[in-house]
Amino acid sequence: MSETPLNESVLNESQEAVPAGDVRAEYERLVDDVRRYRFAYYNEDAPLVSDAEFDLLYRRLEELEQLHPEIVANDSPTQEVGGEVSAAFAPVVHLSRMYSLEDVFSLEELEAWVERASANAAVQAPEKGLRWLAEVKIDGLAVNLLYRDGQLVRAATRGDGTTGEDVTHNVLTIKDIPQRLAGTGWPSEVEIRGEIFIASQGFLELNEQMVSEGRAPFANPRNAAAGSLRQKDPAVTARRPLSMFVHGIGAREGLSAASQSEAYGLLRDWGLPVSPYFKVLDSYQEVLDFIGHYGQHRHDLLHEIDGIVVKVDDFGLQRALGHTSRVPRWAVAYKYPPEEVHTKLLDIRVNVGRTGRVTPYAVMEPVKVAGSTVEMATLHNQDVVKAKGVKIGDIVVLRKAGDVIPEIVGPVVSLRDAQDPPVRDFVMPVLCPSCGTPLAPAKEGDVDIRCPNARSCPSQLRERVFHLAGRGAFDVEALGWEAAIALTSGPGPDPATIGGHPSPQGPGVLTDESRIFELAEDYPDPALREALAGVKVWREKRSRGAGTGQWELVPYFWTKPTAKSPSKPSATTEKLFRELQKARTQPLWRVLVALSIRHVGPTASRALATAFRSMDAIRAASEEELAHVDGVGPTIAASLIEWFAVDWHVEILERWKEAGVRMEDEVDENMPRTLEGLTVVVTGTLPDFSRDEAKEAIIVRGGKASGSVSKKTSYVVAGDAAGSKLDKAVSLGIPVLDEDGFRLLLERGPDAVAEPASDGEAPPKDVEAHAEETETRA
DNA sequence: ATACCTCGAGATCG
DNA sequence: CTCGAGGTAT
Repeated sequence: MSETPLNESVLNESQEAVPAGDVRAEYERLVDDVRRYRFAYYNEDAPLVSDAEFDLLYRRLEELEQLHPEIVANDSPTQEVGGEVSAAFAPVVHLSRMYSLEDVFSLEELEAWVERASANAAVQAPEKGLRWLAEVKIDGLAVNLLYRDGQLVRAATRGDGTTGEDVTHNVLTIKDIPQRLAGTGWPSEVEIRGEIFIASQGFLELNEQMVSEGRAPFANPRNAAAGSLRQKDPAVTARRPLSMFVHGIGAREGLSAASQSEAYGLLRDWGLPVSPYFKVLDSYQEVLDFIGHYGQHRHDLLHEIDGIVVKVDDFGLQRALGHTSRVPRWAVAYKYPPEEVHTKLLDIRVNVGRTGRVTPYAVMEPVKVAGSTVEMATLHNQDVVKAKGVKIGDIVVLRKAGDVIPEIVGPVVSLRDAQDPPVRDFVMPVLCPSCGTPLAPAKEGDVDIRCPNARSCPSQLRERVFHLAGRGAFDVEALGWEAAIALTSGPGPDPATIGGHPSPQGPGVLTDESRIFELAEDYPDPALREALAGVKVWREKRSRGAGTGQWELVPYFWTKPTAKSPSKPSATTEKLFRELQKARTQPLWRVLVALSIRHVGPTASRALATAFRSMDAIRAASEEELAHVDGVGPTIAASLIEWFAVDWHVEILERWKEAGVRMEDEVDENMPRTLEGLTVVVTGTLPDFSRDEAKEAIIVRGGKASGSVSKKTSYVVAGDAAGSKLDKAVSLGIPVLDEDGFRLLLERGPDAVAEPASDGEAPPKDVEAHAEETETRA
């Protein structure tokens, strides 16, 4: 079991103070062991240790937690009841980011991608021959396995690539996945990425079983696998035929493999399941053959696939090619042509979005396509409707582009004349369907038509409230679509009188988003609270399970009063209050995203937050200063200026601030200000820092992160695929650091690396190497 | 855009 | 037990 004899460590701890690091290490080991043994005991009916041994470990864990309350993890096994793992679905930050893949939808696009990658590779490392690794793209869900000292300690979903959900309790039931790595040579800490899926055969059997149990069958293997992984009770998951193939490695240290294919060999040696469907290829023609082959046999494999992944095999080249903010430059996903079906276009309706844009969307006869039943598809704008040439009543061709979003390809014109009633043209409305304001393009010549009534158009307000609560903004759980409606509109007329569909109308409790945080628990405004208690929605009365056609008004946020208890905030509402309170300390970039400023999404918001650190600073900045920020161009700058010029927008900020929303990113007081007075430019791709993270790291340590190299630049940090900025640094004699040098600079300041440029000392060793590369390229 | 899981709340039933 | 709402997956 553990290398430290248990009794001895108990003695040590009770008698003398132990250095903090040792305690933490022991604590983490204990937590891992207890969790594992307990899991084996409860969920697999196969105890790994005797009860007495387990007891001893557990008591030691409790003792440690009592002696050092500060180290108690909130997912500690002592916080759990019985075999239930309370860490289930808890957020998990991946050690290294999980990127997605760039998709290409045709062989022409693939060829263009391959040519670009080849050219880049030739520039980066001309001495290396280019080999490809092609593999099938499994239609499942991505997971990240963390092995520490060979032991599976955590499994997480992909999430947004940075933070996923803890699904360890379910992943531990999957037979394909070893709980302990076999063989030797694995890094002490390594993240293994792969795809979890249900094999085609297993899916058929599972659905037969579901049906025989009188339960609805799953729509497709992918959803069945996703649902299985989201089970709370791992015993249910254990009965689902889940499999996995691994296809990548995240955070690692000291891995001996030099290529993707070599890594697959290692992974297999460690007992991890590697797909049988991959091949190392020497030419583009072979890649085409591979694609052709699996196109022919895509339904004969063990599992469903949705394309082919092509990777540069060599790890050195992968590193040299680097990645964009979203995807690696050394891999691509080719998607097979999507299945196309026919269905009837019943209607084209319009929706008014959070920025006022009016978007037409198609309502169709429900039809199965690519594993789900589709009845709606966006049509983007007037011009797209015209370009596709569809008319209401047409039979249309429908497919799922990129596997997710349904797309209308066009009408089946030959069937048009046979339609009854006859087809008719779609006409874009002239007045806002939500508030009646005349619609117009924001600027002359814009394709998009907008509703100019931004503040009080019910549709725009509802969409903004929904958006600001979303995962990409304030992340307020318990405030979803329905709650957004309930907050921003009245109940509308009795649905029974208008065809049986609720149609919320009229003003709601919120007339704009400025007072949303005043709903929070510690902000008692009797008037607002009363208004909230009075919010009602229509609900259909039902008896014996069936609808009655009769409707009643029921409170939405408060419970229905009964004889026993008066109306009070529902559990969900209490949660909403707590969530709102919590949301007030979100980082600045999320506040920016929440404001629904046109063109200001997560990327621009992060850039702005990193550059300015506070809302006041952003507001005070000139258009030119804003446009100067890396990642913020003239369009975004103009949009920001325009937004801040509107009184009720500024009032939102003032009210939020008053309600306790933190409008600036805190500077960590404990962070050593190692970079005080230095200007650092980061160029190229660093293996373990995104561009934003690198900037962030510089700024929190008192440095200035600049986008361009000049005489004033103290250091240039050059990653892979660094370009002209590196050349300029070399020509100006500015010290150039690689990632290791950068880390050293962050930790210990300029003395640890070399003198900054102005001192004209000998440059660090790295510079020579990079300078050579630079010349090779030029 | 849809499928599927979890949870709370109210209906249903012994 | 059933339903609606919210959240996450692709």
